Amino acid sequence: MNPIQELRDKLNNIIIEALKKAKDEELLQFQHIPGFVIEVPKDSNHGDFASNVAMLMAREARMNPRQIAQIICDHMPEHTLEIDKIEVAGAGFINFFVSKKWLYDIPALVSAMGDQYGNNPRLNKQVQVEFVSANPTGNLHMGNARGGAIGDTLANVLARAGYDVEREFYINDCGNQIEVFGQSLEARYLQLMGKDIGFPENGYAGQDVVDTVKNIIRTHQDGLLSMESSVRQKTLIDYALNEKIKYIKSTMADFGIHYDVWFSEKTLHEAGKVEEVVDYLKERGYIYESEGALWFKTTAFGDEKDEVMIRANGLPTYFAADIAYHKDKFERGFDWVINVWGADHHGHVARMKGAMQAIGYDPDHLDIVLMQLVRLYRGGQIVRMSKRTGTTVSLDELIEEVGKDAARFFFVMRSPDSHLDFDLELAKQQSQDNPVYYVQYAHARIMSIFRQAKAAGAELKKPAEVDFSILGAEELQILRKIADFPEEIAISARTLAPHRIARYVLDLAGLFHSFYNHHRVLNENKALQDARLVLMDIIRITIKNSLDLLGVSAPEQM
RNA sequence: GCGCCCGUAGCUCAGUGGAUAGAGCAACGGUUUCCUAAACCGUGUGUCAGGGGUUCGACUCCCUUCGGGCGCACCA
Repeated sequence: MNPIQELRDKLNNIIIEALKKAKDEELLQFQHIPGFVIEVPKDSNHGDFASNVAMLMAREARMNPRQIAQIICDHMPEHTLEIDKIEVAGAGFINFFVSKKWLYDIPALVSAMGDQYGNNPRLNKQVQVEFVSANPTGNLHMGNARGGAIGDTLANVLARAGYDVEREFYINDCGNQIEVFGQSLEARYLQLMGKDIGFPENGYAGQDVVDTVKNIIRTHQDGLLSMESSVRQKTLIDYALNEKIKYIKSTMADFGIHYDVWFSEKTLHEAGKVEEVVDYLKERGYIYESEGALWFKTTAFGDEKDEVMIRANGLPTYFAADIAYHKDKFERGFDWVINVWGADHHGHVARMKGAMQAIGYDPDHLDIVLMQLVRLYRGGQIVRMSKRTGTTVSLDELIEEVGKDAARFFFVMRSPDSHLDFDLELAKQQSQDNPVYYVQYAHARIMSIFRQAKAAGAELKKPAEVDFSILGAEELQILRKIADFPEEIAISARTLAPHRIARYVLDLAGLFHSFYNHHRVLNENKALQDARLVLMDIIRITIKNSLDLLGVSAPEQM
C-alpha cells in the first residue's frame, strides 16, 4: 500500500480523461500524451499535487501552457476524489488541493499494517545485492563498514519496495593475494618458531596475521616445520581463511548483517566457470593473444584499453573470475544485480558492464553503487588509518566503541557519493546533537507516553473509533509525513539511495519532538487525547520500521 | 595525460528537470521549568565553484575551465 502513489494514479487518470475529452471536442490537438509527472510540490501553497502536463504539451498543441491547463481543468471528469480546489498557476502548472480528509484514513492503514507499513506491492522481481566482499586476509576496515551499512540498508529498502532480495558476500579465497597471504603466514610462523627469516616485501604485515599464526601454533605447535613449503603454506592458508571468514561472519552479525549466500571464488575456478567464460568470449572473437597472455578486447565496449584475462603464467586474472562470477549471478535468474563497491574500484565499472554486454546480458540490469571513502574523526582530529603502524580502527573495535546503532546510522546517513566524515565523539554522545540518539529518543519518548497513559487508565483506541478531525495543523503535517513513508521507500529503492531513509526518519523525529514540546498528548480533552494517542502509535510504528530498515534498534526507554 | 566522484549558508550536508534552494550545528535575540532529562521559539542578502549550451523551465542534463578526492597492473 502506497497512499501517495494511489492518489497520484487517480489524478493521472483524471488528467488523461480530461485530455481525451478536450481532444474529442477539438479544443486541443495532439497525437500523443507526453510523459508528464504528478509531483508533490515543495511549497504547500502550490497544493498537494501538481502536474506539468500543460507545459509539456505546449509545443505539440501549439498553445499557451496556461490555456491548456485551463482546458484540462474545465474537462475534469466525474471522479470519487475529494478535491477542494484545482488551480492553474505559474507557467502552467495544474495544482490539486486534495481534501485533508484522505489523511484521516492513514492511521487505520498504518495501524493495520503494523510492521509491514511502508511496504510497496510485490513486484515478483529477483534482485541480488552483493556488498562488503572484503578480502579474507585482514580485518574489516571503515570502507567495509560503510559498504555493509549501505548494502544491507539498500537490501532492506528493496525488500520493502517490493523486490525479492538476496544478500551475497563474495569471498576472494584464491589468486595472487592468497599466495602473498600464504607467504606472509609462513614467514610469521617460521619467525615465531625462532627462525631468522625475512618477511615478504608486499606481505601482510598487520598484527592480526601474527595473532592468527599464534592460534595455529597453539594447536599444531612445531608440526608444520617439517612440511615442504608449499604444503605448509596451504595448511596455513586453509586454517587462516577459515578463521578470517569466521571473524567476518561474526563481525557482520554483530553489525546486524546476515547474508543469504557466501560465495567462494575458488568454487568458480574449480567448476571450470572461468575457463568457460574465456572460451565463450574466444568463440565470439573478443579474445586475442599478446606477449604470452590472453586479452579481452574491452575497447570494443568503450573501455580505454584492453584487459588481460589469462596471464602469461597461465593463471586467470581477477577480472576474468569476476566476469564468470557475474555471469553466474545472471544464470541464477536475478532480474537485477547490484554491487556496492568502494570508489577506488570505479575504473572497473565500465568494463564490467561491457563484459556483461559481451556475454549477452543487458548491462542495465547490473548496477554498481560506488561509495566514497570514510574519514574517522575523534574530537576534531582525524584518525589516520595505516596498516603499517597498526593504528587502523577495525569494524569490531568501532562497534565496541560507539555501538552498532550509531555506527549503522552514521555510515548510511550520507549519500554514497559523498565523502563521509565519521565523528566518533558525536556518535557516542547522549544528546540531541547526535542524530541516532535523537531518533531513538523519539521512539523511547512515545513508549514513555504510553506507559504514562496506561498508568492513568487511558487506552489506545482503534483508529475507526476515533475522530481525527479534531487534530490541528501540526498533527496533520505529521500524518502527511507518515503517509509519505512508502513513497520514500520506493524512491530510495529506485535511486539506490539508502541515506534517504536516515533523513526521512530524522525529519519525522523532528516533527514529533516539536509537537511534543508544544502539546500534551495526555490531557483533559478525551477526544483529543484519543486522536493523539493513535497519532503517537503510528509515529512509533513508522519510526520503528524506518529504524529496522537502517538496522538500528528502537529502544523502549533510554 | 585519460577516466570516475565531489564543489550548495561560517561548518557538516540534503535537494526524483519544475514555482521564492533547505536541514542540523554554530552565531545572535527571546521565552521557559511542562507526559523524559538545559529545553523551546525566533532570526539566513547563498555569484548552488566560474563560463557557455539544451529546455517553457537547470543546483539537477550536455560542453568547457578551475579546485579537491580516487583510479588508470599479466593486484584485487
